[in-house]
Amino acid sequence: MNPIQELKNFLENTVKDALVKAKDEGLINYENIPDFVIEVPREKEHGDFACNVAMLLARQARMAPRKIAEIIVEKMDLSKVSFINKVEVAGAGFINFFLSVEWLYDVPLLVQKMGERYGYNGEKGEKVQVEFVSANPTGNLHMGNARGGALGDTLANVLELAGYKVEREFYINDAGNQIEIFGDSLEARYLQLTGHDVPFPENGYAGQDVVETVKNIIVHYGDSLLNLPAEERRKILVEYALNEKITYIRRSLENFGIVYDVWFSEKTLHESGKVKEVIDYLKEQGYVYEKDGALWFKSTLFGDEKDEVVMRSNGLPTYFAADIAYHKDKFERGFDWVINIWGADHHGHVARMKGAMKALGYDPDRLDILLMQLVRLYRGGNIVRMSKRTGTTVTLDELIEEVGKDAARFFFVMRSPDSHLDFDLELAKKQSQDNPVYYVQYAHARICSIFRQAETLGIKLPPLEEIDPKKLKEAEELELLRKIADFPEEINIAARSMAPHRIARYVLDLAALFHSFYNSHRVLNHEDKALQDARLLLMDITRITLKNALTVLGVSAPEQM
RNA sequence: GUCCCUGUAGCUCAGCUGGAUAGAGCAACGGACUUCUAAUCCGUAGGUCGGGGGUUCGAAUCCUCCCGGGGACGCCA
Repeated sequence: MNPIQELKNFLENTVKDALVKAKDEGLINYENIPDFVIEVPREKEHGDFACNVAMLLARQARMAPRKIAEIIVEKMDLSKVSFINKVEVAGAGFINFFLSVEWLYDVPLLVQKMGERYGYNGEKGEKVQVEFVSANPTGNLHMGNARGGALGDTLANVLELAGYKVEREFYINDAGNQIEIFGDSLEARYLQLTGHDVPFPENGYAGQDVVETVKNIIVHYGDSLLNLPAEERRKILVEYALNEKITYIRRSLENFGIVYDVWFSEKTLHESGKVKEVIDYLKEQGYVYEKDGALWFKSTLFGDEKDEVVMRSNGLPTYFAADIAYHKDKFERGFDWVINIWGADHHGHVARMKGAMKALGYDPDRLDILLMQLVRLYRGGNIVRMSKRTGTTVTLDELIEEVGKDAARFFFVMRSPDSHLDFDLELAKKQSQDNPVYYVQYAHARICSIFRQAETLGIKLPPLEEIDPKKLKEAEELELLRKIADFPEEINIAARSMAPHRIARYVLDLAALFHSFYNSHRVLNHEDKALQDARLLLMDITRITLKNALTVLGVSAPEQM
């Protein structure tokens, strides 16, 4: 399922066997084999794969690296395989492997057999949860949420292909202080819109969207809520508004190609007593102490800069307390790996969250928090503040409207989460024709066009067993095959390092190789029918791989442009 | 002040756990369409990898100090 990894594994074992043999014969002296790599060299002259073990072993073995490399090469048993053309020692002591192109001719079979599953690495047997966006349900989705959504969903797709069992989760912050403020704002708007002269709370949600929500409430309830006790009225207002907001958020994210498995309510953690439970537990374990009437978690025990309040002096738990209970719940649900995507402004919470997990007896390494740097929004060179309260923010819906889902998702995922992202809407619109996403989609559409053209000529892609892939000998053809073969391993690396942007890079590279091939060789109308068939096959597996990679990114693969 | 991210070609950014001669797109310049979509391709030019020191056989990558940019430091979430 992953040809590159199979080759790497084979070469790694071959080198290890040679080392053991050399030791047995007293040629190289060492205690244990260091962690070496089989990697793809940058320079083609250095072969298809290179191994650095000789340099790493030099000190331990007290031998020159090149000498070690030569002994390894001599002791390597390659009699069972035919695809290795040459092995040489080069540079400081690299062992370079030169492969014949034979192995590439097995790639089409694999891709065709797996079809839309090509890229899948096989069941890893581990459950992973990705929690992302988790925007406050008191407002619209902004650019930061959009970036988090694109990143989280793509990462989840990558993990799935890498072989994990993945669940996507949205944590609904439907409790706490912000909900109180939200309630105050709704109350004020309701009273105002029913003809009462009341002031709007100073730090309330002043956005137009809150007004709209209250108008809907009035359509629904009229002014009947005025007769209710304030407490009860407030409850109805908040419940209605949250429901409306969450429905809206869910729909926006679906328009962005994101569908969650679980929507987890913070409120349920309070209602079920789980928040109190976890605080009590930490207290029993001596991780919580009282100071100034509040309860503090000793996060400094776990490398944090300062302790953190879990229970305020007014007796209410903090967001952090709920978050501890939430993450405990995640692990209790049996996830082997828990990934959160947070904005960089939350970086201060990482240490204490991991500390809390340790205090609860969970391995903090099973919790990964992927921090993404914030998005700054520009319009025509002027910065747009992303304040939820003023209502001047550009929403996810507006973004999709302006630049399109495909371009938006590709744009956000193209960059490493670590990079600060300046997003100028004017520029994005102006450059939408040059956007790299079109370059990739165009490659896919072009291939589809070849097949449409073939059909009108009465040409069909024959079954695989009637095609001889060895007809593919041109450099552009072989490079394309090689790139296609890389896809599963790219998925693997992207999953392991939580780097979904690698897939954006990959698909750009793949498209470039296709365009390059397309411009120098013809597929159809070739006098050599066997070559035409082989090229049709190459086009077919290129199309499959392009589409699979685009699907991972949440970008569509149009058949026509 | 402490902590996180960041500084690579004119601009926007890649560079997998340290590997051999640092890459791509845009912009610039010069070429390629009677032939499967020119939203494409080919070529040229463009670099003290912010700076100093260190570790290493080997550093854009790791450590340290300094300089610049962004962000966080609340009994908010």
